[in-house]
Amino acid sequence: MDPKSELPLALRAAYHALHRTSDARFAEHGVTADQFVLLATLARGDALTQRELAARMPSDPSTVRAMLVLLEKRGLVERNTHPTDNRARTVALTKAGQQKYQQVWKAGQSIREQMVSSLTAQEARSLVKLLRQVAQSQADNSPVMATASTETGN
Amino acid sequence: MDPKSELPLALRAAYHALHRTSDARFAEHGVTADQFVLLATLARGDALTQRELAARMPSDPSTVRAMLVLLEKRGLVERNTHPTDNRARTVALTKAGQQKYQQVWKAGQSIREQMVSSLTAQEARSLVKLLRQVAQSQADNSPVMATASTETGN
DNA sequence: TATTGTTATACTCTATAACTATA
DNA sequence: TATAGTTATAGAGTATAACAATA
Repeated sequence: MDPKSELPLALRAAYHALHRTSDARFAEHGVTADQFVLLATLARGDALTQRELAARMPSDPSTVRAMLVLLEKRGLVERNTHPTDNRARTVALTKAGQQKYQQVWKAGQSIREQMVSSLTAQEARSLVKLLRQVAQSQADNSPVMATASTETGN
Repeated sequence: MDPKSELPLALRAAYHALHRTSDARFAEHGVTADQFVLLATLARGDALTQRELAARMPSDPSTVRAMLVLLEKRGLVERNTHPTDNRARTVALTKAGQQKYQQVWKAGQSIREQMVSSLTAQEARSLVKLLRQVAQSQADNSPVMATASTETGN
């Protein structure tokens, strides 16, 4: 009845449904849905540092590091010294990583098709926009940033 | 640009943002965001079996069982024999579980407020509807149900 | 001093498969 | 035969805190 109460659960249910079908589909390629997101993030922006990668996924730097260790062992990802900042390391897909990414992207094609097939073109565009607004609202909330003007009665 | 490509990542980003702010907010109450979903599911439907609970969350029965073991240890949940089916066990909140649920529900109030504050009332309603369509589309995909009419070129 | 990344550590969630007991 | 739940097991993701090296 009340969108305010239902939105969080609806968001969770939709994401979990996507996550599970993706994991199932990607399993035969040996990558998880989250690993695919990491690969996809690397595929679109090159030579990111680990922190940049974490920020874009989005995820936690130490979580990303754990994932990178796994992917590096399997030769899908490589980490090199940063050209100008010796603290940092750049992360990039290896040749094998690029191939794997394209493979899994194709494997996920029908999942994405199925997803938008339940929507009109306009609904799909609208949904993406609304999801971004929601994500942004949480990002504004998440940092230390005390409860400023967000106090509510009830 | 292309909603079909962006929708999965936008959905993930929005959910993760919500999940992280929720975990952070609920931490002082000693429950995770996922545990809260379980408590909330029990709070609205009484005397569910474990399978019903898993189906509604939604989640995997064995995942739910692991969560129940944790929550039972802490006295928030109790499992009893099913009145008519001796295989099954009914799950319900204890008194302490009900209190905890209400506590955490209140703690999450401002998160939910913040979430809908980024949307008009109509957008919020629309978003819930679209998320359900998306979740449904994945549910149709998820079971064994081979690739029937979902084949696509590209 | 602040920042990047590493290390150590711990816990939750997730899921499969083999199994027991009951329907 | 099918279903509800348990057990054992494994791995992935998540995150915090202390630390080293560099900016």
